[in-house]
Amino acid sequence: MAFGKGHHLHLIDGSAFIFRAYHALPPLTRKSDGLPVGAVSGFSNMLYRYIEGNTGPDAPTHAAVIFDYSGKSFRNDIYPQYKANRPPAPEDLIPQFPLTRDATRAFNISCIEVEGFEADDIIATLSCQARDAGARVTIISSDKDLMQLIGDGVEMLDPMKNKRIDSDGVAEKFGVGPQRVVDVQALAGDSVDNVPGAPGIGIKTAALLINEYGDLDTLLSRASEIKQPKRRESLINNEELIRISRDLVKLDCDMDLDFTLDSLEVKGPDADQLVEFLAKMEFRTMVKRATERYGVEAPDLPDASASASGAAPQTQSAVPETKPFDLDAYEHIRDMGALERWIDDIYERGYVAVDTETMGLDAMQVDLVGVSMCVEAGKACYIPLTHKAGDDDLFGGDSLVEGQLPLDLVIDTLRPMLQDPSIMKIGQNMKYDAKIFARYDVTVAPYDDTMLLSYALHAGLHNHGMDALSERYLNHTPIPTKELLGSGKSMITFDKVEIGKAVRYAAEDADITLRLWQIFKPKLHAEQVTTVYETLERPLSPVLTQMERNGIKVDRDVLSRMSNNFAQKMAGLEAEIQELAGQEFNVGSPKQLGEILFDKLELPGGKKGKTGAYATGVDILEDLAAEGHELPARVMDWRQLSKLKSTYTDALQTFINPDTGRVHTSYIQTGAVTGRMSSSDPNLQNIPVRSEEGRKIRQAFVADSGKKLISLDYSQIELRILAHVAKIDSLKQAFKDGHDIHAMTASEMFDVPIEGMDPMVRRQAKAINFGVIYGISGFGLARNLRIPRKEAQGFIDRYFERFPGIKEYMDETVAFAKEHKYVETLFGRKIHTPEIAAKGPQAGFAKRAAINAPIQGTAADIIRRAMIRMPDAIADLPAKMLLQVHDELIFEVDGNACDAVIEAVKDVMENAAEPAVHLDVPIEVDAGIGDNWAEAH
DNA sequence: CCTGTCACG
DNA sequence: GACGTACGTGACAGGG
Repeated sequence: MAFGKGHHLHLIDGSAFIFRAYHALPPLTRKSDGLPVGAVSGFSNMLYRYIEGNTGPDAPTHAAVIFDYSGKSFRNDIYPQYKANRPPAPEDLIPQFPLTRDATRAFNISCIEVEGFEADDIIATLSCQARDAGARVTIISSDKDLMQLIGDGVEMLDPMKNKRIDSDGVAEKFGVGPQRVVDVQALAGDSVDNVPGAPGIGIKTAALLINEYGDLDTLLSRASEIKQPKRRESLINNEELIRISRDLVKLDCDMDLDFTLDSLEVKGPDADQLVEFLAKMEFRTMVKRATERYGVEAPDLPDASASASGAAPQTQSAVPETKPFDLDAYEHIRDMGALERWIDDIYERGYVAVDTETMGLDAMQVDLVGVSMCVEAGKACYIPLTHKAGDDDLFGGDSLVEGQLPLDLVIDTLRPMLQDPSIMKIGQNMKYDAKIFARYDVTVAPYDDTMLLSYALHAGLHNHGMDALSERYLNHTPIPTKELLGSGKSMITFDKVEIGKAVRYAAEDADITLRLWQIFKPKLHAEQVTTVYETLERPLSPVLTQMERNGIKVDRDVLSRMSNNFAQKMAGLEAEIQELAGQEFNVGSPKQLGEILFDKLELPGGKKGKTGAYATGVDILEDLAAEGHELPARVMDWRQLSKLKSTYTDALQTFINPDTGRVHTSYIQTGAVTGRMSSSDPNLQNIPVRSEEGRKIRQAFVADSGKKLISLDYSQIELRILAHVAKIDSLKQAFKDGHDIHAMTASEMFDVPIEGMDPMVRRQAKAINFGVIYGISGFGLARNLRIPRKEAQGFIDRYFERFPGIKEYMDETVAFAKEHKYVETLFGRKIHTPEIAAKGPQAGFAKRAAINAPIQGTAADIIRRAMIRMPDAIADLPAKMLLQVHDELIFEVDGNACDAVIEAVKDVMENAAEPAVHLDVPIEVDAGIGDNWAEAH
């Protein structure tokens, strides 16, 4: 029978249940692995009681639990600040959200969430549909926003007070009937959801006004008739805001849903499924209750009495590293039967550690040699695929070794598992493996990465390479790569490794990875960095994978012409320099140069470093050149050209991928402790721009034919963050007014008007502004500005006098670091500062690093958030994201779509901090378009 | 493999 | 009173 008259639909507000469960219960964790499950437990309990309590004639025939989809809803498009002052969900609640969905399904109740919509809208749509079909509806929630739906057979049930609410109940609460609830809410606003409303008007006044004028539109059109001046002004001055508020509180009854009300029919729990879920969560009481109630067999649960009865605690899963490594126990997979058994096992467990072995380190070029997997500590395997004998046959190719499955067959067999959303893949630096697999048409997802886990947990404490992590956390030294492949000229590729050795090495890596995961994953909650890992690290990795695969086109001819040009100029300079020196020597050797300058020519200022060599850095050469010495000036010219040639125009050519004609850098997500990334092979984050000569190198980075490069960069983002975190009103105001921030600083400090300011004065203020971000010192500023140290210190003193908040911020940050041994960004990223308590010169370093890290790190977090949202934002546009340079993103775009892309990207970048963090300063992004990077920047 | 130098934000 | 200092990176050449 189709849904309609005589049916009774229950719509349960799931999110309300979760938060109530979370706050009502003490923090509870799953015994076996420490996963927080308190809210899941409370939620499950509520569902259990709900089901048990709903028997008899009034029982629902149809039911659904509705959840909020995480992230923004369409309301944020209407009003960006909507719900902006909501604090983020508690750290230990976040991992429980998906589990509450699992719980709902385990109870065999429909579980509904829709991206871009709030639970309230889904409830509204379903309740309208059911009402129109002639059925009864009960909304189980205590959220007053849902009261507008009441009437015509729709009621609410407040689960807290167990009280039914009908039209009379609504009138009691809002002073108007359900049809006018939206009008009252639009006027009164809501501080919890950040709905603005009309200032000075609350629910009581709003109801009074609506009752007098009939509805909101009439009220607004006749606002001038209101006698009380305050009310009248508030309504007239905020008409637009009130209308926006109405759009915000009005629920959407016309959503397109891809299921029918029929599908929500109540079927009653499937006992086996329910008990299995409860057992997995280790909810002993509920398992007992459910098994007894439904008469099914209880599954095995980890022994709970062990620690309670005083016996030795079980260490098996809590401390997996205590299980010794046995390299000979690893399995060599040589037939399909074994492979199928492994895949079955993986499906049963729901996760697997994976590692690839390849011909080299360039993931865009090298071929796969084998794959290793691990499902529990000590249980690992290796699937060799293309190991070769090294016995050149007549055709110059090596023959495949025995005991290997065909590569295509293995890939096709693994692909469904590697792509299965229900199987968690675990890797160490999985971006590399994902890139390898991508070349075989496998999109690995979802995945956890032990390197990223360690980074979220331990930034500042140590590096996150697998060997180091294994030593530190597993007390185990892995087989060194050198031992397997050798090094230097005689190094072999992995396909030449004898299979027996390869099994031990490769499977060991997967084993280590799995064990690290078992330690790190639960540690996220303990260290309060789950959100950092889940929102800033894990989702970024696939984005980087795609960017690296995109690559950027580089014009070899442009580079090679520049190289020749540089070579000629350098030869000329070299001759000139040796003429001046009166002898031949290697200009590129700082040691030889120092001897020429200070021993032979006896120039002043020779200082020897700890190695006994003269220092010949650019600052020293500059001093000498300033005194009129020709040779050091020419050496400076030579060095600039040498740098440009060797590092850029020569080296970049070798990175052009022969298959794609493009350069594919590799981003190291864990590259900088602050949260910044680094780029390598080649480093595309340090392509010259400051000097005229060097900037030309950017002309070699070009758009493909018919396309353009566009570059968007954050304008002074670190200074804006400083203004926000240090709460400097004058700086904030200057940014809001769009003033020249360095000129404003100069004006404050030196009491000079901004109009007609001496550029030198502005330059000094700019240097101070940057110095502040770096944890300023008189010496550093003096060196940068080339002024006496006393004078620099005077500037700093004056600066702190004018901006006392900055000094306060710096002192507070250092104090925080000393107390906690870490500092954190606005998004909760922790940067550990173990050196902060040190005595001696390191102390100064640590202090400045601690001051800088939250600022640099917050900026890094913001652009990460933008990058994570970018694939969705440009999904329907002909654009590809290619590069990130700390505060800049570079895209390649079809020529006619540049404006549309800029608009979309700008929007994402400028709002990237929201809704997690709302800055008191505007974030601004500048954009440029060109056929090459020099033009676009 | 380490150091000095220099390219970037 | 002396000492040594801007923050964060990666690549290259020279030299042991």
